[in-house]
Amino acid sequence: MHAKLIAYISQYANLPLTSEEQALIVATFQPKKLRKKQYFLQEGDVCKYAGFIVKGAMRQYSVDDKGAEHIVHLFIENYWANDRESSTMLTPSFYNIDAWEDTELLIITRAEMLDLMNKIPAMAQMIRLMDERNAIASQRRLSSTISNTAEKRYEEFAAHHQQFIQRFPQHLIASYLGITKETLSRIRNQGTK
Amino acid sequence: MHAKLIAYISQYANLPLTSEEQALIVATFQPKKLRKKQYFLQEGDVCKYAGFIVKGAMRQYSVDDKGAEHIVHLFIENYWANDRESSTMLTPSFYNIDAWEDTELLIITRAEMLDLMNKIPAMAQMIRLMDERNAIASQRRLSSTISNTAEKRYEEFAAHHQQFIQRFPQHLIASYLGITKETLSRIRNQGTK
DNA sequence: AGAAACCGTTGACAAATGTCAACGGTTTTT
DNA sequence: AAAAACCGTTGACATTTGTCAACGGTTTCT
Repeated sequence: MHAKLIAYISQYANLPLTSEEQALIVATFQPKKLRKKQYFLQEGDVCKYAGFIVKGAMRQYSVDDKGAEHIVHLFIENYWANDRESSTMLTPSFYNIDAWEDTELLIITRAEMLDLMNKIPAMAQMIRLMDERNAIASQRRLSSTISNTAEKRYEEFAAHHQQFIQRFPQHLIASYLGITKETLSRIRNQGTK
Repeated sequence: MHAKLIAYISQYANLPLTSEEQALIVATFQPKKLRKKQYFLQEGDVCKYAGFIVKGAMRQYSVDDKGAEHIVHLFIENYWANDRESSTMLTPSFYNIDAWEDTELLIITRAEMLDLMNKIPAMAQMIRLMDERNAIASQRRLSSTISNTAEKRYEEFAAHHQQFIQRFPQHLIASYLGITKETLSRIRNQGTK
């Protein structure tokens, strides 16, 4: 089960992992299974674990005053589920993270992660690159959100995130884009005319 | 002129800098002055420098098909002006960065920065924390943008970014929030009734 | 197998936001 | 000192998007 994680790290860091390093990784990351709809993190709790998704799909969302959900992230295989603000500041999270499909994770605490980053250069490098990629993706998403109409946002998203479109229902995609499911439905059924 | 940067690094990293380290920093960061409206980065160019703002105010924005500007970041003293995607991927930038006020910067290339991070632990630590802070801020802004009405977004922004409100004209704030200047004007003049 | 929940769609209408034009009061430039 | 550019505001109107309700076709649960 850890094979996928080890492949991910060594590929990302572009550094091979020694067998000692691999053993340490296997010993540190704990497997965890979540059934569909089960919580990984609930609003108000501190996010203690980051989870590497080996198999499955998850979502991160907030719930507003009126009970409406707002999807802030969607995760599939090879993504990391985590509320960074909560886990680094040790503050209660504003978000929920739950399993959209039955999911297999490898979880790790922040302290363990910092320890591994000290002991395994490839791990530190992988985290750096992941941060980099994340920063870039956030920037793009933000820019698209404030600059484009709903229709363009959807087109951009669909062009770059085909996997998500196939994997999650439309109403989650709509929420991720900051629009309602009805609006997305109308956008899609006009775009093809 | 470098004193402010050195204070920033040591405070951020919570580590003192040796005098050798300070000397290296002074030798590496180049001072640069920009007049109001002068470009730091133009769309289509690769972003070669990151700039620490010692004094002044800047903005980062894209320009759409219709010639409209969309503000993606506002910067003042102690902020870093940089297009991360362009400078790390070495791709032409989608953005412009220019001086809103006469500005004094300390600039550094990416290669120099990587070198300093290797040689000066406090520098590496500062960058890590800055990345952390950035990731958290991006997450919050994104979440607010997709979840809240224009009015709530403005209120949240005003509550946490008083300095920006005082420093930049309303039409830039509006663009930063993803709304038009007219809408922001109306929001402000109803909110107080 | 039957009931329930889920999902995408559509219609009618409401609310939020954008567009365009104009204005007066600044500030900046010449 | 005059001219130009900039800035915030307002009105009238257009467009986009949201809200609510209903429907039929799934899929899921029991």
